[in-house]
Amino acid sequence: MAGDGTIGKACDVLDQVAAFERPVRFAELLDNSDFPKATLYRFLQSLTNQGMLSYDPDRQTYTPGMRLVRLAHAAWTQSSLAPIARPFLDALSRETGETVHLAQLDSSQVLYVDKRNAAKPVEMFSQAGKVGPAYCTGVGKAMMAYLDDDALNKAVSQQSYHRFTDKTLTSEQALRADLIRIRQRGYAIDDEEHEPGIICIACPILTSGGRLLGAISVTGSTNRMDFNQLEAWVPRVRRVADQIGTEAQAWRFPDTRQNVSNDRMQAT
Amino acid sequence: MAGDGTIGKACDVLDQVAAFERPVRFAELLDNSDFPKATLYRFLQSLTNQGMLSYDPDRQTYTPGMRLVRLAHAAWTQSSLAPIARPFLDALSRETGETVHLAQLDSSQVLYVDKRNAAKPVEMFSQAGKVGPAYCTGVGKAMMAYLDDDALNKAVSQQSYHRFTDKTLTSEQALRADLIRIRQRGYAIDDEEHEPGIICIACPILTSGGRLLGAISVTGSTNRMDFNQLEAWVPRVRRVADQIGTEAQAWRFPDTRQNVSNDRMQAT
DNA sequence: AACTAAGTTCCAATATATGGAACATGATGG
DNA sequence: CCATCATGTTCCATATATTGGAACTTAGTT
Repeated sequence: MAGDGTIGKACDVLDQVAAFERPVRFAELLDNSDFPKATLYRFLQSLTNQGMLSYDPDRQTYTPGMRLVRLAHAAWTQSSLAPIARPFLDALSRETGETVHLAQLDSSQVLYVDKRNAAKPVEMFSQAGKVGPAYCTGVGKAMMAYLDDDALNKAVSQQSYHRFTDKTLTSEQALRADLIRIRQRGYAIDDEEHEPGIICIACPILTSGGRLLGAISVTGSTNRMDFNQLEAWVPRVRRVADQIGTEAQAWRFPDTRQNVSNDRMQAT
Repeated sequence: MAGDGTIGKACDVLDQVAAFERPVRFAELLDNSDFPKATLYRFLQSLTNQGMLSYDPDRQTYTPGMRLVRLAHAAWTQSSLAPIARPFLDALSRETGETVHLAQLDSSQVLYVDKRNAAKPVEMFSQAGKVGPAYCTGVGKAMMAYLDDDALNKAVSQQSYHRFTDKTLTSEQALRADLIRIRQRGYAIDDEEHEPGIICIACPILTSGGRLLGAISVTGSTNRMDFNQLEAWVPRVRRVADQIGTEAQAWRFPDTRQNVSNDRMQAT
C-alpha cells in the first residue's frame, strides 16, 4: 500500500513500532522490515529526533512518541465525530445505562473514537484510538453496509475473517449477506460474533447525502439482557445517529467568512 | 528546527496543519510555509494518502488524520506515564475531590497525558494530548526545576512569557528564581499565574536516578480553598509521584527474552 | 583474550525530492 | 458571455537526499 516515497516508508516504520505494543529493539524491527539495516537505522533516528518515536537509551528500545499524542489531540478534535457526538453519547449512555461506542472506519478497520462505559467513569485514550475488526463488530458492519461499491469491495476483501466465537461470520459471502440485511433493517447486530456473551446493536452515521461518517452502538451482555431488550433502543440510537450526522455536516464549515456559494442545503 | 530530511519536513507540515486548529486550505498553508508550492503540495498528498492528514474534497481543506489517533493510542499506552499512573490518579482524585493532572514535558511544553476532573465525569482526550505553557503552570514548573542544565537552558529560553494574569512570571529571571525555590521545597506552586482563581501544587515524577519523567498536580479554586488547605496535600502528592516514578522504572522492562516466539506471528 | 551479536558510521551510486514554470479549474466581475 | 484572477494541479530537467553494502565500534559471552 505504501508508495508515497520517504513519507510512506516513515509511516510504515511508525506502524511497525506501534504494532509491537511494547518497547522494541532495533534488531526486532530489522527482522520484520524490508529495509536494509542502515536505512532503517536512519529512519528510526530521524523519527526519534522528531519525537514521533521515543527511545529509551538504557534498554535500547523504541516506542511511539509523545508528539503523536499532541498531533492526535488535534486530529481527534478536528477530524473525528467525537466532539460533535459527545453530548449525544452522554445522553444515550445515561438513558440506556449500557456501554456506548462511537467509531469510524480507518483503512478497513474499526477505529473507536469515543466511548461511554456502563460501569466505570471513563477510560480516556486507552479506548479512543483503539482499533478492532470490522467484520465481526456492530459498528464495523453498520459502516460497511453503507459504503459505496468500490469501498465496500476493498473493505470486504481486507477482513481477516478470524473466528473469534462460533457465531463469527468467517467468509466474505456470509458477511455480504449480513450487510444486505443490515441495509434493509437500517441497523446492524452483533450477536456474540466477537466476544461470547456480548451483544450489540449499531446504527450508521450518515450525511444527508448518504455519505458514511461513522457508527454508534449500544452494547449489552447476555447475562443481563436479550436482543428484544437491546433492540428496543434501536429507534433511539438511530435518532442520535441522525442528529450527529446532521450536526457533523453543518459543523464542517471551515469558518470561511460568509458561507460559500456551494450551499445546497444550508437552511437551519 | 527541522533537519531530519524529508521526515522532519513532513512532521513540520503536520504541525502546521495541527496548529491551525481548524480545517485549513492549501493556500493558507502555503502562506505559512517555507516550502515551494509544488513541494508542499506533494507533501500534503503523501500525508493524506497515508492517513496522517485527512482531506475534505468538498471544502478543499486539510485536518490532522485519524491514523494519528491510532498511533497515539499506542504512544499513550507505551510511552506515557498514564497507564502506570492511572490507579494513583484515581485514588488521589477520590481523596482530594479536586482536579488532578498528569503531565509530561514535550519540546519545552507541558503535555497533559491524563486528568481526573473534580466535578464532571471526565473529558476524554480533550485533555489528554492537550499542550500548555510550562512557565506558568504547576506541572510545567515542577518539571523544569528538575531538568539538567542543558535541557533547562533550552526550556527556559523557549518559553513565551506571555502575561496571562497579573501574577504570571513574565521573565526568564523570575522563572529561574522560582525554579530554585521549587527545588528547595520539592514541589511547585501555581498561584493564579495561568488563570485567575486557579491555584495548584505540583510534584515532579523522577526515577531513583533523578531523571525527570513527568509531574502530577492537584488544582483548586480560590473560591473554595486557600493555599494552606492545598499545601496540606503535598506530602500525599509527593508520595504518589514517588510511587509512579518507582513503578515506571520497573515497568520499562521490555521483557525481550527469547521465549516469545517472534518469528511466527500474525494469527488472525 | 577470542568470539559473537548488536548497533553505528561511511561513502559512492543512484533513485528521489525539488521547484520553477506551465497548465487546469472555477470563481468573479465587467 | 468572455476576460480576469485566484487557486489548485501537473510536468520535467536538475540537484540533492536517500540508499545499502560493507567496514567499524561497542557490549556481552564463552
